[in-house]
Amino acid sequence: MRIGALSQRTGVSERALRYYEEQGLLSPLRRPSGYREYTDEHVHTVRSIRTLLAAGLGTATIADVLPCMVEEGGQLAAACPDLLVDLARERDRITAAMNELRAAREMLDAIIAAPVPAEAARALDCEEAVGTEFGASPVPSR
Amino acid sequence: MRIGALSQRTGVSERALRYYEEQGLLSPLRRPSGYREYTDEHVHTVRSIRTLLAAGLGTATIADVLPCMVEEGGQLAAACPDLLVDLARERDRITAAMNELRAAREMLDAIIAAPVPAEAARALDCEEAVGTEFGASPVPSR
DNA sequence: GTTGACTCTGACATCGTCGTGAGGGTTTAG
DNA sequence: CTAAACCCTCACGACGATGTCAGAGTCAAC
Repeated sequence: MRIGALSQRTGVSERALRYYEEQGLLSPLRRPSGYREYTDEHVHTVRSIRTLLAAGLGTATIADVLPCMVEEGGQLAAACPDLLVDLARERDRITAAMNELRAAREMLDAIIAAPVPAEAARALDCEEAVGTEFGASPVPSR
Repeated sequence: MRIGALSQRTGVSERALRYYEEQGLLSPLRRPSGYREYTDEHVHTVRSIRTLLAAGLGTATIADVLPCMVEEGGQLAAACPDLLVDLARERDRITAAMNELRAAREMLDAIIAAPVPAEAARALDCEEAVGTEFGASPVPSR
């Protein structure tokens, strides 16, 4: 498939896909015309890339990680010790980030769930606020 | 206290502290000389700012949220409906981000924990990799 | 008063992940 | 064959939170 199709199937912009290639994360074949030709596997690869990017890994690290990923749920080989060290570090970073997110979410929850004192609402020139009880969807913070 | 002291006590750079003020997140008093004068409360405020920033909130949103935060564990007032909508949205975004982080971490864990096939290690010119079993500290996922 | 540490205000630089547009080929359906 | 839709390669811009530097006051201690 060509880049437009891959973009649609992954929800990732064409620009981003070209960027990933530029960074060595994707290596589609090229037609004589220069058009990129992707396979179904690239769809999975792109998904992995997005996940790792979202986790804060840089493209360089991802480039190191990707070759270790074979198949979907299939198994993958680890790599050089250096990479393992990096990965362990990333793992810890991610865990820390999750904790920060949790803290922030609790902070927001506290504010959202806080009873809106009528006076406070008035003091904040938000008369309509009182009784608008909607937010604070009690999603169990697990 | 002055900016240097606040910087030390919070671990946040002076540059960042000035930036927060520029964005309306902090309003220290000013000495006649122009020097900023912070209170102990600002220490807490800065911590809150960092937490929310780390969670991906923008300074503008944080500026809206901060006034709702009174005291440490004390209670806080909610605010305008608009803000509540924003906060709920942020909350969902944070939850989504946490899920992405979890997915990424599992991905990394799978790679880290993967048995290093001796052949793979050799194929990857990483002879030393075999037997380096360390990472993958089984931190209970939550 | 003098030194050294501290602070001030700009303003430009950085990082990574794209958005966007220009200028120009390629493919495909009619 | 032609138009529409697709794709190519530059290349500049943007964001957001900071780093960093310059030039210039201010504070504290001696």
